[in-house]
Amino acid sequence: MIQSVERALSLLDHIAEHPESSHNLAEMTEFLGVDKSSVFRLLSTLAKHGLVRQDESRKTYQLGFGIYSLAAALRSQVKITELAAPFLKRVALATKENAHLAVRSGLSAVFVDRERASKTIAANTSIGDSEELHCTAVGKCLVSHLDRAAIGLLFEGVELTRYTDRTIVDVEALAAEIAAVKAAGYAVDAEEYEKNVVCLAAPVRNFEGVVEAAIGISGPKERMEAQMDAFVAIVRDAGLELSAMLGAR
Amino acid sequence: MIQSVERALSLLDHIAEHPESSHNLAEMTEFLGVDKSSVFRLLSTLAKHGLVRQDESRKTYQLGFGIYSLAAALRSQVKITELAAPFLKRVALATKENAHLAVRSGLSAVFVDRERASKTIAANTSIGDSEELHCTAVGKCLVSHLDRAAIGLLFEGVELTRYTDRTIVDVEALAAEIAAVKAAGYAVDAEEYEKNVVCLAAPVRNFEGVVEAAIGISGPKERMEAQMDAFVAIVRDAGLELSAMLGAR
DNA sequence: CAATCATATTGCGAATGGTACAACGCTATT
DNA sequence: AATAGCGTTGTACCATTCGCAATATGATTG
Repeated sequence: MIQSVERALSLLDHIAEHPESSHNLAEMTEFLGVDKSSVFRLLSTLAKHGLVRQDESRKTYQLGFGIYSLAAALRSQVKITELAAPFLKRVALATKENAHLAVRSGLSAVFVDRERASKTIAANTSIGDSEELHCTAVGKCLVSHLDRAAIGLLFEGVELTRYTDRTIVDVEALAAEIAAVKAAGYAVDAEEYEKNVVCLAAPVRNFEGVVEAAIGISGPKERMEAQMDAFVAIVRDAGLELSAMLGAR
Repeated sequence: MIQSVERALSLLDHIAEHPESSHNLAEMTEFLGVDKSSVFRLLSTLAKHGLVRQDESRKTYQLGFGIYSLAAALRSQVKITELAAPFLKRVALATKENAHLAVRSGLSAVFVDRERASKTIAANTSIGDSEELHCTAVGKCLVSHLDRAAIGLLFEGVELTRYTDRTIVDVEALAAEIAAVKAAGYAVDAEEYEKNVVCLAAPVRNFEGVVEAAIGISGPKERMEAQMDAFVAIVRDAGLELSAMLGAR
């Protein structure tokens, strides 16, 4: 771990996570807790590579468009999205709900692709959005290949945020739920993150049995519950077929 | 400019720009020209923040999904109108016609910004106005990333209103026209909405290749047709440059 | 199955490069 | 005009990073 790189990336994350505050040099210095000259040089270096840009009046720093270039490169290099695209389309078409593909990044589920359904009222997630693992269907899928010990290690010392009265906030209960997901081959988020929103997801496993991604849908409680059985079949089949393409048995 | 940050970001750029070669530690070391232990630590730091990830077998490094999170944050922080403003000005100045920026909302193209040219006789659209997709240049641009099936779905059961004898009212013909727009990289509305008014527009694509907006001009038939070739170049270049800022390639 | 090779990872002393401090410049505000 | 608040640049010291070498891991060979 290289300290100055660590600091530079922290600055980047800080800007990304706090769109509300105006990020001038003083504010960034306050955040990092080192001298402003160091912060200035860190930001200059980031700016040189287009990851941040300073307002023309030099007063505030914002995220830079170089990020888009990286995102475009990432998109073209990652193969799982290409593989999954037809499945997403199929799921979205069959369920008439928005379908999405997520991968895990640390303790987050990051959405890497999505397919819109025609419905006007629908859950709206964008590529790049990330959600927590413990309260989402895709999140639970993404850790469903881990054993009890690994789950414990992953969530060790992590506070599971409560979002609704159904959110699982106890690691022990979460581990049990994940075991159930593993056995069933799919996961449900029944208003555990947002009231009136129900999600359904299935894991995508590679040849090693490791969950590489999760494919899921989400929508209003009534629509989802009314056809739950049919939807489970659709989503789980998509996950299984996609897994098969990655060599899973 | 801080050396280690500089090096870390160079590694990131290198991975992004060379999808073909397999980026193992040796290759990255060769590229940077410093000791492999340093490269290892730089990559580890990048990996900790999700900007790169190492293949499960630890052999190769790829771009990480944390990039998507940054891209999502950037997208939510940047308003397209701010970005587009200088381009609108440039286009209006170069063509001496009114320039406007439109985004799609359902089956409408909504004008979100405009730049007036000096001409007294000119098409007059205001911010907030909306026009139909099938009979306007910006409208055709805004759906030019969709494939034939999506076009069909979008206009399914929709009556395409005839405004002039040149208005395209057949979905089949419209789909062909949109395919032509996609290929050409710009769209023309030759009196398809209003007699004697010609419009010209180019799509603005993001890093996903999705058309987020359209930039266009409109004016009286004679002025527009007299300089059509030059105008096409001006508008299309503006669209391409703006797209590049959003990470399109 | 041992041996060898190729690769990634870790420990550690040396010195480079980053940091803090201070000085400077710029703009706005009184 | 003076002051204050910010960003930017110069510099010397010393913490951090670097390169070297040792170790670990895993693949390939005879």
